[in-house]
Amino acid sequence: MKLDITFLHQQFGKLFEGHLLEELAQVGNYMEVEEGFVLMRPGGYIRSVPILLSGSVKIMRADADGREALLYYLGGLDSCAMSLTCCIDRKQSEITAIADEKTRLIAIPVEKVEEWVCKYPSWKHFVFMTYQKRFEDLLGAIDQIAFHKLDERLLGLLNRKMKQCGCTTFTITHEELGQELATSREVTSRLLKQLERLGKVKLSRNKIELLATAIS
Amino acid sequence: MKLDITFLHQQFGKLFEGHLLEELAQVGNYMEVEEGFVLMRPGGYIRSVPILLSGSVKIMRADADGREALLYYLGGLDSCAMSLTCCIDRKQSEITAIADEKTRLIAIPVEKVEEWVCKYPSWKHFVFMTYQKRFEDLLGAIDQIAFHKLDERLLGLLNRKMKQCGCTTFTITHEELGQELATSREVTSRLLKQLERLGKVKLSRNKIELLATAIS
DNA sequence: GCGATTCTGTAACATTTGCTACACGGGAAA
DNA sequence: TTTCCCGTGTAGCAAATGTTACAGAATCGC
Repeated sequence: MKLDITFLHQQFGKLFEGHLLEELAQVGNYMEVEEGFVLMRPGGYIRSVPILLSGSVKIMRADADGREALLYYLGGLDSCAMSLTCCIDRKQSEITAIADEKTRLIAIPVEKVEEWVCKYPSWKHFVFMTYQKRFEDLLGAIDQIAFHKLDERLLGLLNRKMKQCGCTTFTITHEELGQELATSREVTSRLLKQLERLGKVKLSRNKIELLATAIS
Repeated sequence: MKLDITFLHQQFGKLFEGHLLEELAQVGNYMEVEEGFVLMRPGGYIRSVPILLSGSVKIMRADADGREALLYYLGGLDSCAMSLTCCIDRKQSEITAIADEKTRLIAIPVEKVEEWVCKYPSWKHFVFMTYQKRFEDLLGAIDQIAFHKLDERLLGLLNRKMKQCGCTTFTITHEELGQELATSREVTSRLLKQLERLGKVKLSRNKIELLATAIS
């Protein structure tokens, strides 16, 4: 699909200036990916920087043994700073990026990112803002992992999911949740059951409902 | 002390172009701080971005209850991305920065950082490199906390300290080490004793020596 | 329907980490 | 010297998390 300038204006009108939108239309590559689509794997080379139009993408960190931990979500008009940092010397990715739902995005060739920083003040601002947000996200992830127990982290994770998707019911397995928390399925099940007994969630197969008492 | 252009050329000759060095000399503020000096506290406003000339600075994250965790060290000609991100809208610091030894640095007013990005390609490159390095550091911190047990993290921390200061003996208390690992003094003592029994370290009051078998 | 697969629940136990309490020793201060 | 504070060692128990093992329930493919 070719990028339409009117469409871009709807999306980015307030964020980006006109000339930048024109260039975006020229070089940007519109994509739609389904839930579960793997946008990036550790070791993969980064050729383009994504800007999300809708949907959400979860960014995970994997260790050598295949264990994983959720770092943060991308949503709204977010971009990924990890890919920004890779623009300089075409480094390999150190993270995994997976679409958490059906997601629409624009992919921008890496060489444009640096070029536009000086050409368009609005782009420079966008890049700096992106870095700042991602740093905050990473610090938040560290806070969770370093300072909170698993049950709190689990509740926190469900709350973040709620904010991300705007709904209180998630289609997800305990296994998957365990991965995002970097723990085992059994531990996750145990804690979820505990939360259910406390009236904070309602469990069924492939589904978790966050109840009002658990929302913060 | 006034900044001397010859001095700057010695330090940054290969990194920065001539005109940038001149501006650096004009607006940069040379500082020397002793070990333990607190460069930044959470909530503090960031008015300048530091570039280290020598020494090292440790960057810590504190939670609401006063617990802390080490994020990473600055050394060499490093700068702090946390302060870079704050340039846009004068945000408050979210981290603590403490000189880990006697440290010399140049403080650059935040308003110059963004201005120079477009003016000097070498500065743009420096800023992007800084972001990239700090991201890697934060990811490393997350790896440690999320995927490793305390004994491994302790050994890892001692190894990093060794690389940072270039020596194998550290003047540090168990209490302080515990803080950096976000755990208690007792646990740290226990693990250190365990490492001593394994012949990996040698302990004495206020002092820890990392033995050859523990260096990785 | 029926077997296979996936997801969940749970017990039992091991390991890791946190916390409390106290003893000891070195060295600084009086 | 004596006193006192700080840093360390360590026991003992509590809590949190990891691991193994297995059973039953839901769903899918045939």
